[in-house]
Amino acid sequence: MPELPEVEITRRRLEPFLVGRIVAGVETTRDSYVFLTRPSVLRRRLPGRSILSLERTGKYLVAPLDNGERLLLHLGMTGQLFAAGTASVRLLSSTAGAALAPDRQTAGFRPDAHTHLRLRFAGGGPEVFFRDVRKLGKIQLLRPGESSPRLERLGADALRSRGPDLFDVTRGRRASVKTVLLDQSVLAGVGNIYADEALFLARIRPTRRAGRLSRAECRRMVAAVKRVLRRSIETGGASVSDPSGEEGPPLDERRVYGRAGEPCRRCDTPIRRVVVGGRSAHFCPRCQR
DNA sequence: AGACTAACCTGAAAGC
DNA sequence: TGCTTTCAGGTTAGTC
Repeated sequence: MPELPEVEITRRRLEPFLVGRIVAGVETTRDSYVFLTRPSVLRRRLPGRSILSLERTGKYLVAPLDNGERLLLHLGMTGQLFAAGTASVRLLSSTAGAALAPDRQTAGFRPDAHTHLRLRFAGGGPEVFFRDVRKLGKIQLLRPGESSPRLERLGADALRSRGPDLFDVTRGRRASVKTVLLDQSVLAGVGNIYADEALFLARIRPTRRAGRLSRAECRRMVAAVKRVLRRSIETGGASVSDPSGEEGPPLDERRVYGRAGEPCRRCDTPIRRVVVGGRSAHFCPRCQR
């Protein structure tokens, strides 16, 4: 489940394989839910273009091209982006249980039915693949100057800016604080897992009405979000987000997500799971008020 | 406007 | 054993 840290790690790993390279060949699957731009258009327009940079806003990756177009990518739930040479494979996304598993790094990647985009580059070298089993990810090619409602709707990136004043933003809002954290137009990049983890750090119960948070709680909340996200990037992005806990050292830093019934790491009280805004929310009933 | 729900997608896991 | 149901979640669109 890629959230901001996984997307940022993917960005960093992919950057050297994309930036400065000229697209020589494009393969896609047939048109489907992942394509906001028809695959035939991608196959026609991408070859010949060089990639200027790879940027991230929230959970989106944006690659500006030399003709002013922009390639927009979103990993959705199960999306993976990685580069692969001919002999061995380096998985470059930490999502969906694919990345960091050593046995898979050498498995040799063969594009399958879920591999929706394959980019070859001039001069050879590693190719770049976009794979997404559940097709909740997105691929879009924006024309020069074309705006994207998806991008423009986004609020401040959860890591980069000082962010909105959460206290001001939440006044009068009856929705839960958890719902507001997941609202990408308020703060871009936080998903279900890190929202729960940040709420635990801030000691705020996810069901609390956002409009009732004090100034101090809002400050704590924003600080906790940043801390959780930064920490996850430092440790490789997989330890917190992978519910199986099988990947990425340290083994498991999750405090609450996916730990319903297990003892709180602070006070031993069993972690509870409730549904908030249609999403699962995990919290310690004693530590979080 | 804000809040809630359904829909998109598919594989794993639970239920029968 | 094998079939059916449920669940997971990021995001948008539609409804109230």
